[in-house]
Amino acid sequence: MIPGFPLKSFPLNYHTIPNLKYVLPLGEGRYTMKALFIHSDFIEYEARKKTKLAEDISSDKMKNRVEEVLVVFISFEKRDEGKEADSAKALVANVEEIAGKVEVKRIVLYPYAHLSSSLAKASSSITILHTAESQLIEKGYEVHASPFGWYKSFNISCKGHPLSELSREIVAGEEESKDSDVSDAVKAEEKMRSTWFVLDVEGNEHPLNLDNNVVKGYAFNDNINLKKFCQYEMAKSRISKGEPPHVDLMKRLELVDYEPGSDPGNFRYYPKGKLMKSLLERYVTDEVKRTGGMEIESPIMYDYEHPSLKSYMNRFPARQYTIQTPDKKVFLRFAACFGQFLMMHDATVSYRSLPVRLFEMSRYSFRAEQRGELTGLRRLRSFTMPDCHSFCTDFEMAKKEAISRFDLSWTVLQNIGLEIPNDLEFAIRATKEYYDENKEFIVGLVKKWGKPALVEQWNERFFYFVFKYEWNFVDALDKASALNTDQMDVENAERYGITYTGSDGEKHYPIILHQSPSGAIERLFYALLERAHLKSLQGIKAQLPFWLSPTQVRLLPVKDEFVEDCLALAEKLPGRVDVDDRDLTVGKKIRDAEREWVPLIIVYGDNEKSSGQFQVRVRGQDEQPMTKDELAKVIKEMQKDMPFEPLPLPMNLSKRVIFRG
RNA sequence: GCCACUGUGGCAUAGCCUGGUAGCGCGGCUGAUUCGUAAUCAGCAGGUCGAGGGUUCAAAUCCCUUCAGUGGCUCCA
Repeated sequence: MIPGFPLKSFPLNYHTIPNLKYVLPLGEGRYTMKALFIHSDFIEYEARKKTKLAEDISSDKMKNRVEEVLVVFISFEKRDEGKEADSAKALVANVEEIAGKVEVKRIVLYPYAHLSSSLAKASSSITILHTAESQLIEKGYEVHASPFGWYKSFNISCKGHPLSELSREIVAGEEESKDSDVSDAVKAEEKMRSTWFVLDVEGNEHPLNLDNNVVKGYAFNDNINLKKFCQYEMAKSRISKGEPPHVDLMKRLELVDYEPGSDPGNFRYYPKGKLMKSLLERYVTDEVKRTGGMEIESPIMYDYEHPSLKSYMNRFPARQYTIQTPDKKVFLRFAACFGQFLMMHDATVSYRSLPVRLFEMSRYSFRAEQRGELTGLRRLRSFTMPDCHSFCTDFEMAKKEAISRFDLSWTVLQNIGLEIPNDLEFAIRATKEYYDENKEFIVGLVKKWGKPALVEQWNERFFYFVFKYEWNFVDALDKASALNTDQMDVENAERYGITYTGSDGEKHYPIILHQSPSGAIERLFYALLERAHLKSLQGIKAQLPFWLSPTQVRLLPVKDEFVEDCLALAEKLPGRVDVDDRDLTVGKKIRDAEREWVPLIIVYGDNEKSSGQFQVRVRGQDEQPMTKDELAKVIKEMQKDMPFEPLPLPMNLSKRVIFRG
């Protein structure tokens, strides 16, 4: 046992220790060494006895004590042999990075064979050690290398703060040996240039530029939201206006809430919120299936070491939840692509079956978004994403698919309660090459949309797609969030080995469309609530679509003696009907029902009982007289043929739990 | 992840600057009230002041750490 050395393993947590790119899963044929970094109050060591491999050292280096120091225990591995220069360089880079973080200028390099079971030759190791030593000295560090190949005694004190203990596998020759698509992606990103313009319905392009951080180049006039959207996308300028209104609404209406007992960005749904979520999920699922989507289900976690996934992950690292299973380290899916692609990889597909449309309501998908990016329901770490992939023979088929999915989204979002296209702004992003070759198609989409769109054109392809579009909701704080989106993927068929057999008998890679017809379900809550808030600013009563309202009809008995009648009536009426049987004045009951945005409110007393006529408060309209049958008819009309679920709470208000004050 | 701000009964908040017994409203419970279209009256209960540590005779209050939320930056496959 090592004196003063804690006996424990050194697990790495990708989320608490950022940017540990060197510990991402390593492929075969990489050159690594193992290193253990300890930020110490002091270390003292003394060489006691030579081994066969011992280097000759002067007597003054036999014994040493160093304080306020970063100690690097290191073992060089077989795989480092022949890569001495690169290994030393990689070691220096790691030491510098960690020394910078813990703010020390004093380093002890401590050769420590026990970290590895496949050690490099002594000569090779000594070369790396002293090359790194002299490089660090050149960079201005005070460096002590403990004697190589000696039995040594040592005492060390570890500071114990989060970064004081780190272990790493260090990759030598990093730049050269990284997967080529990683460096391609990085290079492409550096070279990526965006050109922005507004494309109007006649197909005219209006180039945009930033003048003093204000978007210029198009007369926006009535298109206030398009202007805000362009400003948001191009200038990234944001003015603080406080907390987004939907956050207060989601709590006050007892729909959704933060869950401090989980990880940030993971929410709880109260019965009313869960009802709405179920209805939305069901509706989107039904519509996709109605238009030929085949619903499937796939796992939520995936193996880092799976060949297809590995190359994808290397391209987009470090935004996943990582989980240790009993056997391996896996990541949680951040989209349903993985499951669907792996399924299609194994499928036998003829061109005759294309387009193939797979669909999954991925509950959940996970993204470990940065803390500062999480806001209410707009951006989460776990979310429910309707994810459709269409596998197409070629670009022509992909375009036709994109158009039919465009129409589907229109219907879906309209029925969910948004006004299309007025509530949303259209963004199109494409490579210049794709745009130029498919301008007719793109202008056709804008014509269908009926309003001008923002276009972002890339000088070359950076992402896996050549074309995508989004419908963006602009909220009360002038922030934009994408709902429906569709992407034309030219890269992943090859990566995942997805092929179909063409009429020529040969294997071909399909073009893959990625679409979410509605955007994340949570984001629909956000859009509906923000929209209601925006309407209320214009003097229009905030409300939810009838089919999503947790309570659709509320009966208010004037006295206790009418409660029985109301309960009986509630059972007979269609829709979600409840009864406010609490011992309160009518005024108070009305007020509470209005604050809950109940669409139909009915006071029930002697008059109603004797006449059979109800005075119905229709939200957003005047009171209307109706008979019971007329009321039932109105409820059915308002419900249309949207999905229905019964009341998720006791019918008597007096029996309900209050989840929030 | 970085910077700033915030955290007090279920909810919403006063007190914090300038340390000295934690206050109000809503909601809940009990009782009265049986009421006609946006808050009926009275009483009662409920708080280790987000958590942990420190300074002090004494901490909701000052300091440090941490968790959570919001805003900004970065980010958004």
